[in-house]
Amino acid sequence: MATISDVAERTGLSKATVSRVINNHPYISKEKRELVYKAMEELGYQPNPSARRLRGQLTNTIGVIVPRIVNPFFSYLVDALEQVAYENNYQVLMFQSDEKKDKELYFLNLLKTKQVDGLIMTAIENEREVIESYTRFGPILFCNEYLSQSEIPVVRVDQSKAAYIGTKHLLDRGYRKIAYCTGGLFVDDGKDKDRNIGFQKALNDHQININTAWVFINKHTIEDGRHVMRQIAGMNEKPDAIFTGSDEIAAGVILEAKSLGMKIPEDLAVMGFDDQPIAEMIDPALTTIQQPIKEMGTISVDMLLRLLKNQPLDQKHKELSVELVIRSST
Amino acid sequence: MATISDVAERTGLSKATVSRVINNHPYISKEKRELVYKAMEELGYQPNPSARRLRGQLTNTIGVIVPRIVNPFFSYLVDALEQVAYENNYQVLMFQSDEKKDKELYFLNLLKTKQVDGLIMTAIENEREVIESYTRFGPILFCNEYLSQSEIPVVRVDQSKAAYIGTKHLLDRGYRKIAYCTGGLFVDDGKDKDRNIGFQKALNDHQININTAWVFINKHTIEDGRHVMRQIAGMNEKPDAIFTGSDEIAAGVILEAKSLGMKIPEDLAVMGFDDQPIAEMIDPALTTIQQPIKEMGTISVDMLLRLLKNQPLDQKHKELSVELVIRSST
DNA sequence: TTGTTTTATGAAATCAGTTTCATAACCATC
DNA sequence: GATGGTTATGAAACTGATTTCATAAAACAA
Repeated sequence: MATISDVAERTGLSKATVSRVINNHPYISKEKRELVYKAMEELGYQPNPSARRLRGQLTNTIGVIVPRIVNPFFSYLVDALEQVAYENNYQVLMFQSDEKKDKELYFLNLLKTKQVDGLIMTAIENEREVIESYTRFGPILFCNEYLSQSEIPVVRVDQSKAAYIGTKHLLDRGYRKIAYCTGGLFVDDGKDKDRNIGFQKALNDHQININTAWVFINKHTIEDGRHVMRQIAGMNEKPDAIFTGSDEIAAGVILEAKSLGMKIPEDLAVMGFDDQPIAEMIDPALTTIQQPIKEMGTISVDMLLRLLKNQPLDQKHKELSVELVIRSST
Repeated sequence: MATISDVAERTGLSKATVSRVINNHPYISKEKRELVYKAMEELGYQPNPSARRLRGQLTNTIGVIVPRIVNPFFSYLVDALEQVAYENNYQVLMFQSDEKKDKELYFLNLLKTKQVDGLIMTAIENEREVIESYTRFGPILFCNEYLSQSEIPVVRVDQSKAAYIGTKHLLDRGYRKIAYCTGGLFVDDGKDKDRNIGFQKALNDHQININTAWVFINKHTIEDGRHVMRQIAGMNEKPDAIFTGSDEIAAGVILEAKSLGMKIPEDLAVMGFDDQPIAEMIDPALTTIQQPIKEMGTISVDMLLRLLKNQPLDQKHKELSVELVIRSST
């Protein structure tokens, strides 16, 4: 591997001058500049990122933490983030938290040890204070998930409205006994709380109380959905509709319902969330809430790059809108 | 950020001794060792990876390149790779090639500039010579995709057998007019060629010739599948079965067939590949070929770590077996 | 008691860049 | 002709670790 000294030697210049050429400093004669470019080309020289980082330079890497990449919502989100990052000459270091605090901490330390310039967090496991303590090492951005009391910038969709229009749709169709499925364990903050609020508001509009037996927490996967359906099947008083936290849960509910001989939506209307490819694929096709994933990714990277360049943000809290996609499951 | 000098100062020792403690060198008194640990703890000290890398140390990062992360096969593979890597104290730098040569080159350069210790390539865009020229910067491993003439180690499934048992299954069910769908553009090497061979062999066993009108190349997505189905629908002589390159293509075929009023498998038997979650989800459920993704990931990381530690490999070419999963689409 | 290992530690070099400080030539201004 | 700003470049310091070389004390052998 050629080093900057090799380039300096070949051109008869000093390392300092070569470095200036590389970094586009002013006051370099055109003549020397071209000499350096030529030598770099000939030697196949590429600056060593570790050495640059050591001098406090940027790494041109942003970290993205997701709960699980196999969840299509997040793989599409990472896809979008990576595309935009690449266009801006940034790499993405992807990391799964697996919903574990220690993995998230390991990840946050990448910022501390300057392995990434900034972080995009699409999941939050640790306490607010812990995460905020890392902001002194570099910019952090919440994407999708967030903490309401935090000063950390956020890009997210209006989850409360999303849940509201979803639930309202079920109510408009005449369903009154609505079950509710959420991903959160403790729904005391962030997107799950917002969804809760939207759901409650819609019910309140119709003077309906939530039946706590019909509330399922910490559900994420297809298997979780199947499990929920089995629980419902075993109930004396069954709901006539279910609002789920993701298309995957909804798909699980439908699959299990079918194997139990139930009809969707006649016996149970099912509402998804995300509008993943499976929403169209499953029979009956899922009514669901479409999230602007590509847009979230684009805006998130843009905002983070702004923070990295110390440019001002027009808003610290960017809220995107969602759309109801009506298909056959409701 | 605390540095090694801070730790040295606090303990009254030299940087050299502190470094020795960190790296478990011999000949350190228990007393000093504990002193250093205590100081590191108190200062929240963490070694700066850039500085370590600069001294030629390993980065504890492996790079993984995939064509597209939104393809569930690859998101499951990356998931597996990341899990195993994390258990071994390694991070994963994930990268999408988007099937573009220049993105792949950019990625290969991460190895050259020592940003990753080794690479796992699950897609190959550039010529053999190009990729092999990078092996002098660090170990490269092919996972899933590969080049037959190359010296680069490979972890893959027996694609030829996979296609053979899949096609044989169709033949056993009595289908004789079998269409074929592949991902490759030029099927002249690697996994697509192997599948080809397996497909041909199965047909040869029954003295059937391939109808080239029924061969579709460069197909990957659900949309591609729909497109294929539309093409088939427009044919005078239609196939009675189709062997596809992924469950997604198969799902697209089924969805489009249904919307065209065709019955699966009566009008067209559909064979998937991968056994993704959607295989179970779609109606009719897909007959498909299950790939041992988790195992591929585990073995790949193990092999790469061996290469990194200069340990010998028991085999340079690890081949895993696949299984036929029979459901209702055939 | 002397000589040789073994154990334990530190000073300084090293990795490959960037940045500070110094300097010199050139041009303009008073 | 002295002063001052702009342009252009290099020597050396610096980033934060690891490693080599040197050295001294302790342990062991002759």
